[in-house]
Amino acid sequence: MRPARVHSWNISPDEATAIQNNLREKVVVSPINKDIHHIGGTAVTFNTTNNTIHAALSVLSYPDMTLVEQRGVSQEIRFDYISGLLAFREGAPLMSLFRKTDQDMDVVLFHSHGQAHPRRFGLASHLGVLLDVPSIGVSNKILVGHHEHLSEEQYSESHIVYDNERIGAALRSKENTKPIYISVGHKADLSSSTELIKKLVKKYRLPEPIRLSQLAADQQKEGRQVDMKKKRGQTSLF
DNA sequence: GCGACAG
DNA sequence: ATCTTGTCGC
Repeated sequence: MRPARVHSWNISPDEATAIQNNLREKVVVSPINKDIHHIGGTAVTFNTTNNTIHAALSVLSYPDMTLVEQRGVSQEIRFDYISGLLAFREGAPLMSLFRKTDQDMDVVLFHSHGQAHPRRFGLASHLGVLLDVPSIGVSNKILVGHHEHLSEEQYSESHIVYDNERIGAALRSKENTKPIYISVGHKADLSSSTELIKKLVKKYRLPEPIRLSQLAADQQKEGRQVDMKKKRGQTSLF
């Protein structure tokens, strides 16, 4: 997948913030219109002793949810973690993952926030704009904003409000389990994003494309080969 | 000043 | 994120 837009990741926090304020103007909020056949999901894990970041991409066919392709990559960490600037810590390895495949993806899920961000431009929006692909942010916890109390039943949900705006949704993906937080990345809207995520949650709290990538990222971290692609019923390893 | 703070 | 035992629940 060729990025539609690029910029350096080797910059200062101030420059990073400026880039966010510029690129946020490129975000498009609209229903995910086209038919969905393939869904991408990413995840990363770190090894602080190595100063290495490991990232993985999984592509599932939809709605059968079959794993079609998986990619892994490891890079040196070169940007300290700063709340609100996560995209600059994970952006480079994530972008290299997409460069490794020509697989078509109708929407990509990122383990992060999209518009539910202090400058309304979290990692999910950032990568969505650079790749020019519909994207959704799915996170374990809120970065900014608040929401009403959720009942314990599955699918109870409430909007995340920040600065008097609805920036995302808190969704109880599984009964009696901590909620997940969903927000628009790019070329999507909140209702269609939430409905899609519901369909991608199976036995676990997080949607399958992200969950499978977390497992793959762990394998990548342990030095195991992750790259694989299924073709005509066959599986190719690289 | 105090608390919050994606991964 | 990651460091970790026990423990509750299906």
